[in-house]
Amino acid sequence: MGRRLLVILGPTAVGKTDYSIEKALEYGSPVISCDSRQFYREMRIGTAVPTPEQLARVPHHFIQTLSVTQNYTAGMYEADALALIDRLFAEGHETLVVTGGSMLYIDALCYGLDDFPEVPMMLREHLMECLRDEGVEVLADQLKELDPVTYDEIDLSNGQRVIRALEVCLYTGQPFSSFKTRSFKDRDFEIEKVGLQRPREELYARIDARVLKMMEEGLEEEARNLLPYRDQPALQTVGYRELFDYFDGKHDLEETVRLIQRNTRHYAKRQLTWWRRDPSIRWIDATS
RNA sequence: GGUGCUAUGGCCGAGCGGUUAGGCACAGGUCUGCAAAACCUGCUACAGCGGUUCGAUUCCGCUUGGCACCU
Repeated sequence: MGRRLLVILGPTAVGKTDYSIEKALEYGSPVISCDSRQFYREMRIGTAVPTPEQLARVPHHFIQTLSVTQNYTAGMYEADALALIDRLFAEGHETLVVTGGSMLYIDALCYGLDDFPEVPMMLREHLMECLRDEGVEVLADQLKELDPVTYDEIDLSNGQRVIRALEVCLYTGQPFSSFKTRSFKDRDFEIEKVGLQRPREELYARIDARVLKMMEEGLEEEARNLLPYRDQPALQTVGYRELFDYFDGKHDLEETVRLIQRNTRHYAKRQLTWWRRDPSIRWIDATS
């Protein structure tokens, strides 16, 4: 018997939730979510978490399990998801349904991340200060010293990337690049990826409509309650950031909604760009 | 019918006799622990036709469209 992971992916608002529930029912599987923002229980409306009715139809994992105050990463997800999957297979499931739109998290689960040592938060914070005070160039120069390979590879104007590489170099005393094996990890199950697709125009129309719906459901209130946590990584999320700006008086509500819609469209586009290079995805029309 | 103003890329919007305004929107891309993040690239237009000029999007004329006012 072949153990199989059915990974349902697709851009935001394409219709993954309903489709994945149908598939889960078909295979008697729970839905294993792979959505880096639906983890957080305080972010219900803005992340389009499945409704109570949907959640009642099939058990879901990794939905609303964390608080925005908690730190969570793709690496932790890889470990947690694999542990769960192993357990479920051991219980006798043959096909498990995974669904979500978080590209890096999906890849972490399917292909695995290399084993980087955990770097203390303090170090990263220090580097972020340097970035802010002195600019990327200074950090990039430092990286050139410690890890010329990575220096040549990454986008040096991307501060986040430079910091990531640098923090590993500084903490371990070894080049960041030395940890990268570039090899896929073996998984003891088959992986089948299905991508849900819609015409771009239709997808964008759905996004625009969903943002309006979120506003009706009280996204503004939800965001207001999270204002104290606005600096948390979890809150660096489309919908919340624009509302935080609105609370700051940066623009009016109409403009805020427009920006949320636009930034959500941008996000969807980035998702599509990411998956375009993955030949293992079988794309199907979400409208059918 | 007359007079005046105006006409810039998908949209908004500066500008000048001789390198690309800019913004928005859109498109393409990068990606190994903040990833709904962060970052990169593309999108050269000046209504049409003449004229002046070494050279016109920028000056002049006419035509066409828009706006305003007048009779």
